[in-house]
Amino acid sequence: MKTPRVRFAPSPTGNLHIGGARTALFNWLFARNAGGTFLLRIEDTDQERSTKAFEQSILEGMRWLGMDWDGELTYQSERTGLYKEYVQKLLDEGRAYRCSCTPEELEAKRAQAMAEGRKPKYDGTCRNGPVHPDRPTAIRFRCPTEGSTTFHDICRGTITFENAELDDLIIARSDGTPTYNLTVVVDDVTMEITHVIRGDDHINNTPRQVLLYQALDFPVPEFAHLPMIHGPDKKKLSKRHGAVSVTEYQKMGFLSEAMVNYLSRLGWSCGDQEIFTREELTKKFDLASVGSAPSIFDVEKLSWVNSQHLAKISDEDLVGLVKPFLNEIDLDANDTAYAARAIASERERGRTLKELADISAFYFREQIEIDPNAAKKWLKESHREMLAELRQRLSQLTSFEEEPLKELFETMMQERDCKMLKLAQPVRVAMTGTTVSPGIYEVLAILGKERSLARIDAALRFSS
RNA sequence: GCUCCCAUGGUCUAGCGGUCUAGGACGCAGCCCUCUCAAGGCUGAAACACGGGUUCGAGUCCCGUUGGGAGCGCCA
Repeated sequence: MKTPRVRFAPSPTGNLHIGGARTALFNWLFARNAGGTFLLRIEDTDQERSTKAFEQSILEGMRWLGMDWDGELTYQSERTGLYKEYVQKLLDEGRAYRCSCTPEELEAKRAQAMAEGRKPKYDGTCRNGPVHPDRPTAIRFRCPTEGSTTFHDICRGTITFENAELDDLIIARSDGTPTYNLTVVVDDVTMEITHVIRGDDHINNTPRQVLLYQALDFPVPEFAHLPMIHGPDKKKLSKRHGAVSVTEYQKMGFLSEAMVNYLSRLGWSCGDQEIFTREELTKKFDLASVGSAPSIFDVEKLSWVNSQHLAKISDEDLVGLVKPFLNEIDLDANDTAYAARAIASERERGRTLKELADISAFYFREQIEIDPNAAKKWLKESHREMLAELRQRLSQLTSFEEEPLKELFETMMQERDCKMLKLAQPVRVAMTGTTVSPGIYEVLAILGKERSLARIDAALRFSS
């Protein structure tokens, strides 16, 4: 096999979404696995909808996911001359012809064909020359009407279309600009792409493109059509399924590596392995073992994968990762040592960076808010009396570390013949405002004596 | 409507003719651990869409049916 040269070719008409990211990822993994080349091409021929902002956003998504590309970006908008050359060539050789039908006429014919239960193909009105030569003309590729077109797909084997099912597609608009099917072919050939890896929504375009390759006397590349990613309703993933752009997942606190890991497992697997580092993926990825059935995007599993990657991060690195999310809720984590300890104590309890920030927030607030329901249950009169005594004892403690705290609690429980639950919960509510937190000794030790005592005081004053 | 693609538990998947009384993972339920919640450990419920072939033998091959998806633009 030739050294692979692949490309990801987004059109800058939206952000990098989950499906696009997966397509990009499989291209990237395939290239990196084989020591090949991964190129990026911006398909910006739709002047109406393409923006620089979307382009930047897509590149940002690529960088976040760690998919580096080789060489410079290719812009279709800068290659119109090239496309025109090939359109002219097809025209000169009689493989293409001018068509004067208007979009309105075409639309009407399509509607009628659909209504009559026929496939809405172009009827060939201008095949023998434009019927209205005075009008501006688009250019159509002359498709064979007989025979069939076959191509090989790495994921699915051989796929065949009857040429009679195809029609004469427009390769250049009446304003002279080229259209998608022509530009992809010209670009993929001139960029020397060896493997075209894309979503399987392109399978239907492929025979037309193969015909163009042949008409232009170009070698046909290998194809690999990836199964779609659907929403829970099994429909193509879209906005109404919630977050679809990868940056939204970044904002939700997912790790780049977890995202890559999860996405890679949609349509691909490697034995029973679930958790992969980026490096492992590039080593183990194999296009031939990509399946062909569509899959459903499942945030639950993504969250689990994320938690698995989170677990591998050191306490020190984790602070840096969580910090922006604390800042997001107006908390600062400038005391890095304190923050590291605080976040480490919660690390098993949060599946995303954002969750981690949220549940660690009580460590960083000047004053915590006490949940009325928690207070109702755990700050009753008897609890307050106990808290007051505990406060008294704590104030005399010289070392506020876990061991001495534990001894203190045990002594008190013994003396009062009281269960841990009844002592720990009121303290927990006082420290965190809720009934859920890391171990109570740990929480006290991290907060430290001063803050702990102040919070007990606040809890004793609390009335709902 | 037509064409193409797809079909293993709710979800991601293993399985490439016998080792499948179908394996793993997420999620779910229960139990253990336990100061709460997690994490962790154990256990459990849960699938080869259906019908025909081929074969000594089919989740695995072929054909239908059904169901789902995608495409059918002077969008990409």
